[in-house]
Amino acid sequence: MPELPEVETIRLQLEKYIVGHKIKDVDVRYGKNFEGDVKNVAGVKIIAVRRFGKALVIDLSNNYAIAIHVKMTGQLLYRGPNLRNPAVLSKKVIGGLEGKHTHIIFYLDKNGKLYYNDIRKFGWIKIFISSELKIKSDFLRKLGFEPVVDENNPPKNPLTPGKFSEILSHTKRAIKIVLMDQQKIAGIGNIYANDALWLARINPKKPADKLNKTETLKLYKAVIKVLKKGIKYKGASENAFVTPDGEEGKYQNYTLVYGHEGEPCKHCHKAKIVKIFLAGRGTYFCPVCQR
DNA sequence: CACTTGACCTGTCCGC
DNA sequence: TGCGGACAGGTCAAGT
Repeated sequence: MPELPEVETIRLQLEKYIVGHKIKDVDVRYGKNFEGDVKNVAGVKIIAVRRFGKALVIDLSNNYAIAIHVKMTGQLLYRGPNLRNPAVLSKKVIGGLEGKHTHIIFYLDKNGKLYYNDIRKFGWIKIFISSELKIKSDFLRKLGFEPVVDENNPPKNPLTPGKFSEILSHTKRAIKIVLMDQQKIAGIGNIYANDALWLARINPKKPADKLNKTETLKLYKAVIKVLKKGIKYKGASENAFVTPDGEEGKYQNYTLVYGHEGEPCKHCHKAKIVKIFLAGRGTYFCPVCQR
């Protein structure tokens, strides 16, 4: 669900809504997936919101940082000043803003609030000293290269065509599994992996080291393209994803193969999209175009 | 090392 | 209408 485009959508809105504001207090209602001392973030100003793969980092003025991973069903919701349309709240916010799935509430200055809801409770929120983010967080430390989705604001470790090619050449694993390996490439999940492979006309089961130069470059471009398209449509709300302003993304209406089992392929218009399970994950592809 | 399966959780949907 | 079971995907840990 939340993959790079969804998390980037969250980041862009949080940047607009909460940067420059102070955290007054934090209410931890369900603490299992919360780590850290609230005292280190109370009364402190938010200076930036960054994204690393599918994780978010909220930087604070006292050199602490809040790292967040929403996993499958985590939702970050903002209410307060500057909200575009305060009346709008998607039905996908199950239980509402302060319901039984609301586990953490950040109270901000000027009566702003940032809610963390999570139906399945897979997500986590952890407080770190900024300089120790990549030391203390296994997830952040091991994260792979970042696909470049904003040329104006490139990551420090960009996924270049050369890096991409190198990653693929070193493994026989199915290409789709490699695309989704966060320790190799950061941010790609099931929806965008399926769509990128279809766009590049490559079979998801093909061993990564068997892709030739042309296929590799084609896939590289397809990956960047679907991720950018996902950001453009503010992510996919097929399941639980909503944006901080409480609205749904639209990418679910523009998926290429994901969720299109039994429908005609949009390339050849003849074959029907097939669904298989690859490493336990729903995998969609065209058996004719993606050999 | 590669790869698979199960665990973490709960809501939704489908078939009986 | 209710009930059981499959399914949804992100990551980690354990097992083969």
